[in-house]
Amino acid sequence: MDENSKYKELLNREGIKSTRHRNAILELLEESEFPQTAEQLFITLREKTASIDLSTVYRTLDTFASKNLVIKSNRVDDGKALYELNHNEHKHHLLCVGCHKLISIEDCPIGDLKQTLKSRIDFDITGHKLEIYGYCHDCKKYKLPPADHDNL
Amino acid sequence: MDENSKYKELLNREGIKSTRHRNAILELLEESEFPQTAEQLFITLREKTASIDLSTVYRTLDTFASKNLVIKSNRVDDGKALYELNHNEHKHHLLCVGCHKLISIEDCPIGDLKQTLKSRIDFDITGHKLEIYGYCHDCKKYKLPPADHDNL
DNA sequence: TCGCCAAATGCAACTGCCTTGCATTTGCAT
DNA sequence: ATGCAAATGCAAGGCAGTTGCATTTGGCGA
Repeated sequence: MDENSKYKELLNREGIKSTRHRNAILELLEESEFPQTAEQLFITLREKTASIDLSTVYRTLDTFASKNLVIKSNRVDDGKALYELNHNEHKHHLLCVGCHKLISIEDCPIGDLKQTLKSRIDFDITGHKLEIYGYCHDCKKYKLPPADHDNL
Repeated sequence: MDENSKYKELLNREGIKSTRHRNAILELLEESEFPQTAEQLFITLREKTASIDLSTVYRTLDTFASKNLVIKSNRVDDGKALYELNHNEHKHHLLCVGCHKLISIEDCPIGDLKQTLKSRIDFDITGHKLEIYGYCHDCKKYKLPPADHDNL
């Protein structure tokens, strides 16, 4: 019990027990560059560590989400739940509709809008989610008609 | 058969038959200010017109989506599918996390980013989706901790 | 106007993602 | 070490959405 206690403090701070599975899930999320589905995490966990039940994965992720350790969202194209570690940083992604690659960007165009909306219609923004679709460098040459999520 | 043929031309143009249900669904979508779930549409259709099966609603909406007559998306908080008429206009919404009210806005902050990304990382944006959360005027006074979808 | 046929629909069963109930196991405070 | 609440496994269940198939219907050609 040494690897396992890697996140012990963190978990104790949130008032929840440090367990083998919770540690493994946190570790996996830390290694993940992008939000993962519960299924993806489940499969990887089964491969690399001892057995775990899918319901445990869901329950653990929900627990983490309720403690704000992870951010839960829903994939825009199929609605599947996605989980990622909450780094308290702000980031958006570009999704290539050709190859489904994700590209992280630091840009965030919401800043100005925040003030505008506050003064114009008295709305306090607390968060937002931006999904950008398009074609990456490699896929531009094969350019197929896009899935048409929205018009620009 | 007069009301029913309201969208006949439109449907024929897309190479699909004009039917009672398809007309009813198009009419309903036209009356809707915001994206609707299939369930919401189904219930309203059952109330106001003759019986229709839920599978027909889904099939019809999918057909319309494949013809680009409607835009299908997934609600960010619960992943349910949402359908709206494709007006070929561009619009975003503010979602109040207090009362779940939607407020339409014309603002779109993506314009500048489009050029930036094209030149900087050779990515061609074809579409995007922006969800903004916060508190509306009425809910600010009761301000509860937000559902925490993202950090701003 | 009639009859035909592919397309559309209703119905019921089914799938996939996720949740829940309950019995068992495990972390951890004492 | 030990006891208890929290965590987990397992199996069943729930809900959104899909599919197979028999029946009905729109619309075209005769």
